[in-house]
Amino acid sequence: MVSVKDVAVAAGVSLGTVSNVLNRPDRVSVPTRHRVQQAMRDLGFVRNESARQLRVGRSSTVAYVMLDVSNPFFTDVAAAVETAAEAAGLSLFICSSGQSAEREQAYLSRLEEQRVQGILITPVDPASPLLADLPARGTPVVIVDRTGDGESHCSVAVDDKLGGHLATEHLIEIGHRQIAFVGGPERLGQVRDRRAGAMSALSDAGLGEERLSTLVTDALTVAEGRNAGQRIAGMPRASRPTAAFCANDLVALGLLQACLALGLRVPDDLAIVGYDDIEFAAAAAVPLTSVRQPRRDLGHRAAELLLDEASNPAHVHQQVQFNPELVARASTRRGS
Amino acid sequence: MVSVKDVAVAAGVSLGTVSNVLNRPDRVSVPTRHRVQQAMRDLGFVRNESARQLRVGRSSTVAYVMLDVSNPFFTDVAAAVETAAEAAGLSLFICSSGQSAEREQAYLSRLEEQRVQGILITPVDPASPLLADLPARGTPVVIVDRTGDGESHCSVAVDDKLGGHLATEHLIEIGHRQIAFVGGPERLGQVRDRRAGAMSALSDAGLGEERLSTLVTDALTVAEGRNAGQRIAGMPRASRPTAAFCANDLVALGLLQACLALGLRVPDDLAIVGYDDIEFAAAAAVPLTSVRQPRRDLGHRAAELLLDEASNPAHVHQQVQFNPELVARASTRRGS
DNA sequence: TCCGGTCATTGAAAGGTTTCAAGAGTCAGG
DNA sequence: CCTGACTCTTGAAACCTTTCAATGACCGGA
Repeated sequence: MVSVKDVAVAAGVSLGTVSNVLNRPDRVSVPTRHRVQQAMRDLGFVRNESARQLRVGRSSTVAYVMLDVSNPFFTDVAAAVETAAEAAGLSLFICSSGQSAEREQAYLSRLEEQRVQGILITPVDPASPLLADLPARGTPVVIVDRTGDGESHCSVAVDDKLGGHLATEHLIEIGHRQIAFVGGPERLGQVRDRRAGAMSALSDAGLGEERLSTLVTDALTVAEGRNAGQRIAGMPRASRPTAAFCANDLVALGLLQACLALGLRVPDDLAIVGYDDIEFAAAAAVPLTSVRQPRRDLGHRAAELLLDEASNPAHVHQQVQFNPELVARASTRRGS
Repeated sequence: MVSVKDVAVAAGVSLGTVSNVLNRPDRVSVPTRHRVQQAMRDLGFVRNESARQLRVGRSSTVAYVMLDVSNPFFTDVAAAVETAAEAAGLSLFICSSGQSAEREQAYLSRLEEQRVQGILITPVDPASPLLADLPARGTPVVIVDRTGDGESHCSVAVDDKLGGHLATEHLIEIGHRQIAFVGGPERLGQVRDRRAGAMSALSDAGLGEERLSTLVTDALTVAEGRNAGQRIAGMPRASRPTAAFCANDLVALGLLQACLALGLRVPDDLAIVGYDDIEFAAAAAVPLTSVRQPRRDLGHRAAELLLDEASNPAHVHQQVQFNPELVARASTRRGS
């Protein structure tokens, strides 16, 4: 493994000069610089980032720990973060916790040990003690798609209660009185808040809580959505809900698919509303009504806050909240 | 920032003992161990991974540089890699080149400087010189979803020519004689090979090359698929192809969506075949016929090869190739 | 009492880079 | 010919961890 020392010997200069070529090329005379650069090429020199980092104390990397790589919503957020990070000259490493708290924990430890400039995270468990400790020990953390406690982090979120409200209000407006909320596990804040929003829409409309039944899923995936679809299709017509509000689009798409396969008409037998408005929602068998979140803004703003916290000593934590928006499509259109 | 030295002082032991607690706890007597661990907790000690790596020479990280985070095909591959990496006690960092050769280059350099254990990559440009140099300088590289030159890398791929062949053969069998290939840019090997497979299916069926027209897209995205759909819908009926074979499912879904919106019936006016069989293909407005790739096998096998190369001195490069499989659905079913 | 053997701990060296004060060399001005 | 200013280069220290040979303490056996 070739080091600066080898390059220095080959180029007939001191080790300090090689470092200067690397970091402050203007301070080195042109012929020397060329000689050193040639030596680097000849020897196949690769700077050792560990040693560099050890010396300067920080890396030029940020990380985004996301809940689920398979959810296009999060990858779109990641793409926006990537763009912002690149503009700031940083590399973005994406880690997927796959909704596992242990894996999330493991990644956070690794990232802290690596002294990354900062961590963006959509947490499995926002109350994790490690998450709260990180900033105190010098690693900025920004919570994405969840509202933090405000003590130790910035956060960028979308109002999930409002989203749930919008979705349910829409269903009530078009006449539904028996609505199923489909999503889980309960431990996810997204799930709790969206359901709470649904409840509030009911009470605002003067309807009782019993109008909303809940189908708990094990995860927010297409497969779990299909499962839920089978459960709904299996219900006797009288007690079956006439509309379903799903905690995200993956679940909604699975639900839609299962319902159609089992002979339920959408929206006539069952209206469906999803959440996130991922790209595939509009292209579904029955184009899906969904609650759109400004995902690029989310990623972009989160990256901005992180970079500010990492570089600005006067940084003050902020809780940014965007508003979601209902996009009505065929899956809730009567008589389509 | 607290270091082992601080911990040593606090616990009243030497620095070497602290290190032993960290790395070989069995060599330290129980009371000492507890004392040191308590000191670590009290002081909030976080091991400095840079220093560690500098000393031991290698990191415990692998990376997957993928073409496009927004394509569910790649994220499914990534999830499989993640699982394999975790089982081997390694962390996986995902990087997205976003189909940009410069960004890919930048990530590769960073990763090499970080001395990652190895790199999995679905390259924008498999002929990149950097890619060929990495293994010679000590960073194993496995090419995913592309066949490498065999000199310096392992590779795990799916036979794209066969895939293209299967798709087109299917279209020919059900009677299509004017077929459009939709995909691009040409520089992507996936696009070239799938198109070549389509060509070979034509000639095997005794049909001339002129039966396959090509609609070049700027990228393999839903938006580009929609674009292509508008172009096709705008053609006079006589010269319009009766079937489209798309280079991936994103393009196919966009194409499908645009066609339906513009009044073309699928499959009656236009049959569509996609590629990858992503989860959303089956849930589309017209369930999509697609060429399925064994994506979990792909990711899993790639990770295996990488780990072998990283740890086994007797490692010998392999080019693994899987076979794709046609999944016929409504988008090519006559008279559905 | 001395010896050989365990077991636990220590101290120093090494790893590759960056930084910075200091040194060497050059040149113009007096 | 000397001085001061300037440019370029140097050498050593520092960053934090791991490793390993060596030390010290202790115990049982002779």
